[in-house]
Amino acid sequence: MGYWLFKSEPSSFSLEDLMARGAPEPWSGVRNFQARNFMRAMRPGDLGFFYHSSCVEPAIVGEVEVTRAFYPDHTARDPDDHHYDPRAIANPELWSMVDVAFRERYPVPVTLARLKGCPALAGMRLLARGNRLSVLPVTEDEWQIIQGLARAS
DNA sequence: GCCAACGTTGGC
DNA sequence: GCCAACGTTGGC
Repeated sequence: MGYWLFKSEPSSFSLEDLMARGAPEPWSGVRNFQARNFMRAMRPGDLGFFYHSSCVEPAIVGEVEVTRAFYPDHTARDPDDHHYDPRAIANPELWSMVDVAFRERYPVPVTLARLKGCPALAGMRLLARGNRLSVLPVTEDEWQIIQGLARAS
């Protein structure tokens, strides 16, 4: 089983939005090759943290589950879409997405400050200098530790 | 709003 | 293949 972290600005799409949807949602709009390749490595049943970025209190706010392996991100071929990429017209497979379903919303979010303050998470990719990827792998150890933090809140 | 960090682009 | 310029991300 794989563990991941999905990053989103809550002003555009939040965990609450996903929860309200009540159904799996495509994680579309990723236009970075590293992040795309991480999604291509995902399998149904994999779990992910949902991270709110660029907001008052950046934090892991809950969990999602990958419900569908990668398939073409059709929004790349939509000229009206904010993430339109003309290269995808000739190459529909260029960009990929997976489906994610709501799993859990933590009663108390695990804030970025809290993650940074946890020595055992020093190697976490989310905390790496200059990290900007919207999809990241999480190790099983990190997964367990952060779940522990969420429960200890 | 600032700025550091990074990926991508394009000229050469 | 190098590298400067540019756009974007994201914490603060």
